[in-house]
This record gives sequence, C-alpha cells and structure tokens, in this order.
Amino acid sequence: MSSHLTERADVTAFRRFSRYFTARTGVLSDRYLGLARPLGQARLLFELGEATGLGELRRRLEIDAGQLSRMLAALQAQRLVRLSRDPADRRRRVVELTARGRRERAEQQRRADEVAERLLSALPPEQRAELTGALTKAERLLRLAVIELRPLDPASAEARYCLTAYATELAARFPEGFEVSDLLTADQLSAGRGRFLAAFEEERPVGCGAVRTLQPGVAELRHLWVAAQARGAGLGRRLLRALEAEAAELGHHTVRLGTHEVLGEAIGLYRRCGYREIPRYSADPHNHLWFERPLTGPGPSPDPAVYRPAHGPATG
Amino acid sequence: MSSHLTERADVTAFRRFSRYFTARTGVLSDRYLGLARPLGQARLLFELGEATGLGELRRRLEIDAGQLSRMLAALQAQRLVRLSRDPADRRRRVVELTARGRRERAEQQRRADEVAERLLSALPPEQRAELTGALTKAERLLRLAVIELRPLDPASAEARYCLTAYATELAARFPEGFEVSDLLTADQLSAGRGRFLAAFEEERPVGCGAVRTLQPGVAELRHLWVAAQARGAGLGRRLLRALEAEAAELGHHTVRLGTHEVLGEAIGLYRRCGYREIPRYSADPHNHLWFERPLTGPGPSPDPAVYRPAHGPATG
DNA sequence: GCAGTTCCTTGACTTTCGTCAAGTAATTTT
DNA sequence: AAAATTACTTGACGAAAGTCAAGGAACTGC
Repeated sequence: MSSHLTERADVTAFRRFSRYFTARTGVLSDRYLGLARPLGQARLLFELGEATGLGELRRRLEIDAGQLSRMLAALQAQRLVRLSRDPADRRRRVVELTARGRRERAEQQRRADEVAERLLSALPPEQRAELTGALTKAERLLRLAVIELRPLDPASAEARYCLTAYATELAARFPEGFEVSDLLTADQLSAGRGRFLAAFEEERPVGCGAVRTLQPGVAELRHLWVAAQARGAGLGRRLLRALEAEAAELGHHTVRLGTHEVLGEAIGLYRRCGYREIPRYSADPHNHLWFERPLTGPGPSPDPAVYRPAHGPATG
Repeated sequence: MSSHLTERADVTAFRRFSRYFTARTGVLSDRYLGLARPLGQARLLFELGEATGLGELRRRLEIDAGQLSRMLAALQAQRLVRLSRDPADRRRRVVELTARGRRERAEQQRRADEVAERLLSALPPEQRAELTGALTKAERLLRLAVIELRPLDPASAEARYCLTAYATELAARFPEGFEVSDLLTADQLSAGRGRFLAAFEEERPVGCGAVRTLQPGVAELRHLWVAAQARGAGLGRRLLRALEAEAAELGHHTVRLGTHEVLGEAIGLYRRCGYREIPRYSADPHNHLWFERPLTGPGPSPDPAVYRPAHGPATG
C-alpha cells in the first residue's frame, strides 16, 4: 500500500542525509576541534556548561563512572575544571569550568564556527538562507519526533500535572475564567470510556489530550494542551493526529470537538487539519465553536488510521 | 552591516543543527550499528562496495597503512572479506566482500534503517513528509556548498574539458548546431580581458562560466555550463552569482548576456536571478534573447558585491 | 543505630587506535 | 642489470578508550 512505500522513501532520505552529513561535517568537527586534547576530554569540556552533577553527566554521555572520574581528574590537573561536593548530598560531586576552561571551550566553539562559516561562505546569500531555513525546519521536526507520546492513566500524577497546567492557562485566557472542576474527571476517561495521551520531552510532560466516547461511532476530543516552551514545533498537530488514531482504534468513525472563541491557534489548527465547523452539539459553557472530522473519509491528510502512534518509549 | 549579521545567524543555525543532529543520531548510528565489531572494522565493512584497491581505501578513510593492513587481516580471518592481488600491478592488493561480508553489511544497513524508521514513525505522515523535504533540500544545498569554484586559466586542460562538454551539449540542442569554433578563445578571456571560473565536485569539473569586458563598466557573461549530473542543485545560480562578483571585482556595474531560445532552464534562471530582457546588443547568430542586470542597484537578491567567492580550496 | 544503598574513586586489566620504522616483493628508473 | 621507488606487511610501542571489581564515604530505611 502506498503509505508504506512513502515511509520507505522517507527512511531512505533520512539515511542518505545522515550518512552525507556525518561524513561531511562530523569528521571535521570531532577531530579538528579538540585542539590537542583526546576526544573524550574534548567532548567533556564541550558538554560542560553550568555546574553539573557527575551522575547527570554520566547519563548524558553514557560513559563509565571510572572513566569519567579519571577524565575529570585529568581536566582538573590542567586547571580546566573545578570539582566540589554537592552540599545537599555530600556523596555527590559537581563539576564546573574554571575561567581557563571557559576560555578553552570558547576557543573550541570558535573553531567549530569557523568550519561552519567556511562551508557556508561558498554559498551566495540566497542559497545560504535556503539552507538555514531547511536546517532550522529539520531540527524543529527532529525535536518533535523525539517527543514521546504515551497513553497515561488520567488519574496519574503526570496526567494531573498536564491538566492543571491546562486549566491554569485557560483560567488566564478565558474572560469568564476556568475552574479545575470544569475538566473531565479521571473517571470519565478511564478504561473503556476514553483515553488520555501525554507528550514527554526528555521525560518532562509538554502536552496532552484526551478522547472519550460521545455516542457510538463518535468520539470527542478534549483538553488538547501544548506547554508554552514546546509550541511552534508542530506538537499540537502531532497530538491531534495521535488522538484521532486512538479514536479510530476505539472503533469510532468521527471525531468532534468544541472550543472557545479566544483560542485562535487551536481553531486554526483544527481547520488546517481537516476539521469542519458544525452546529453546537454540547452545552459546555466554555465552547463557542464546534468542529468535526470524519476518520475514514477523504481529507487533506492521509487516512490517520494508517498512522500508528508509538505506545511506549520511542528509543527503548 | 546587515549582511554580516545574517551570516552570523546562518552559522549559528548550522552549528545548532549540527550539534543537535550528531547528538541525537550520530551516537546511535555509530555505536549501535557496528554489531559487536570495533568501530574501525565496522566502518571499513560499511565503506567496502565493489572490489577496491587498498590505496584508494586508505585515501578515502585517511587511515594508516599498517592499521588498514591489520584491520583487513582481522576481517579476512572472520571470512568477511577476500584479499587478492591486482593483476595489473602485483604489488597492489584488492579487497572484496565475501558473501558473508555482504550479509553483514546488509544487516548493518538494516539496523540503521530501523533506527531511522523508529524516529520517523513518531511523526504523522504530513510532518514526516515535511521533515524529508527539509532534509533533502538541506542535503542538496550542502552538496552544492562543497562544490568548489575556482578561477582557471582558460587555456588549461580542465577549462578546455568544460568548454568542450558545453559545446557538445549545445551542438545537440541547437537546431542549427554548434561548433567549438563558436566559443570564445582562451585568448579573449586571458588576463585583463576576462575571467573563467570552473566548478569542481571532488576534483571533477561539473560546471563553468566566463565573464569578459564588453565595454567600460559592462561585462558579458558567457558559456555558463552545468554538467548533467550536477543539475538541480542550484549550481547554475551559484556560478551566476560568482561570475557577477568577478565582474564587480573587475570594476563593472552591469552584466549582460545573450542566450538561445531553446535554453529554457537558463532563461528561467536569469529571470529568477534579477535579469531583465533588453534589446539585442550583439550579432551572435546563436542568440535570440538578451538580458541585463545592474550589479549595484536593487534586485531580488542582496548586493552580489558582498558575496566573495572563495578562490582556492574551501576545505584547505 | 545498623544494614543496605548510592555515589564516586582507584586499581588492574584488555582492546582499540594511532604512529614509526624495518622489511619484502614487485615495479620503475637509470 | 643495478638502484630507486612503490605498495604493502609486520613488529614494537604508547596513548586512549572501555570494563570490572573492590572499597570508602555519605545517605536512607527500618
């Protein structure tokens, strides 16, 4: 089927790019920039920003504890970092760049910039701008791709965190205000009656959404929220599509939703994603517009039933 | 000045992307995919396609002769490659993957595909297509950026190669035919009277173009050629901008050119790049349209005088 | 307050990577 | 045909990277 072929082509394009990019720039940036330092130490120096706990560093760089310990000792001997104990837990140690370390790091960055600049300087301004645009867009979408969508127990602490953030925001934006009591209860979403999805960026919740059965065949989408710091990446759309897929999996053929007139971005999103305005179908006092989208009919995007959201970690 | 700021922003965007991309996927693809093999051997296995001479391999991977020798011995012991002597010069040796080696390589590729697919599968089809589009565009532009533009002696073998390829193509496309004798002579382009630029992709000529003085302040652009295998990347535009910069450097304020009515792509390029059609200014029998562009006036692109083409190797 | 954990350091390796120099066989130059 | 050069292998070694286990100090849970 055609969507499978499309997927193959995407994978191929991604891999081609990845190979080309690492071959072209990866080599340079690694070897070159480390000054006279072994790669491991250079990488460490580069990764060090604010004062960091060794544990976090170890997790980030996936490095053996012993190795890290020795590398830091070497950097300390060169007076590039300062090690101290964490006052809160004196087993823990904290690394920090010294002034000299910061200078070295700046020099590293400068060299990396230089390599990038030499590459870019070959292009006339218009094409350079095109490249920058493409890379920025690609980065935004990659960032979006690594955000994990997971179904969550609506009674869980994480779900509550998302819903509270959502309610707080609505309270600020709706002229009439908004109360946590206006939300669906966990009970109304639990097994059989609906689903709750949350989006995690590096294990921190940055979005959510719920579907629940409205009548046989028809689901209602509610509480679509994207945290302020995660906006502009397309997460709203991704959540929307994933919620539609959940609805389809629950056996529905149509999704409806109601929204508030002040939520301009959301209204735009629904319109762009194939939703059509329909007459009022609910009595929710916070709703002024109602939308609907068929899950199987023709729309501006491929059949969402084909898109299977990953349940569980994406990189596990 | 504003163009400098733009450039900084481009460098920053490039570096941001580079960092993010290598952190996100580079690590995975290196570590993971090599199965249980050391990185060097995995890389070697990956790089081996057709039967390859060791010398070429050494040059490509920038690896010490001794190291390569030992790595290949290790791979041979695992029956992944076959070593034989080059019949033409029996000092030379040639590596080739065995059937088993090819299987291993395919497995490596499959894993890489899997990683890519897992990442991409998080995105709904529309956003996946957007990402693929952005990456494809970025790759095209990166490829374009590493094509080197060099001024060449128009009498050199490489220049002659380009011009012959250009003439051959015109001969096939023009109904009236085209002769090498219709080209400018090296003499007409040599020092003081004009400049000849050639584009090299990995040291192979893939395009060219010339400017020469038509009258004080006015340059003529001629013989703009892009090899068939390098088309679609934007090289025509890059050459055009570089030739304009050369003209500006020679002290001209205007560039003119004439072209043949069958050269649709070229005509489109000139139009997109700020050229306006003007009345006939030359008697060249192969020309049907004439164009002109001021080098200092306002145009759809920033002042080309700001863009300094790199003379000499870009990664030197 | 004591056993069990956690966080980190140290010691004792092995493997891999990278470099130099000596050596051998084939080829080219003189 | 001898000398020089080229293409590769082999030996020797040092530095870096990676692994495992033992141990000490600080914290946690009962």
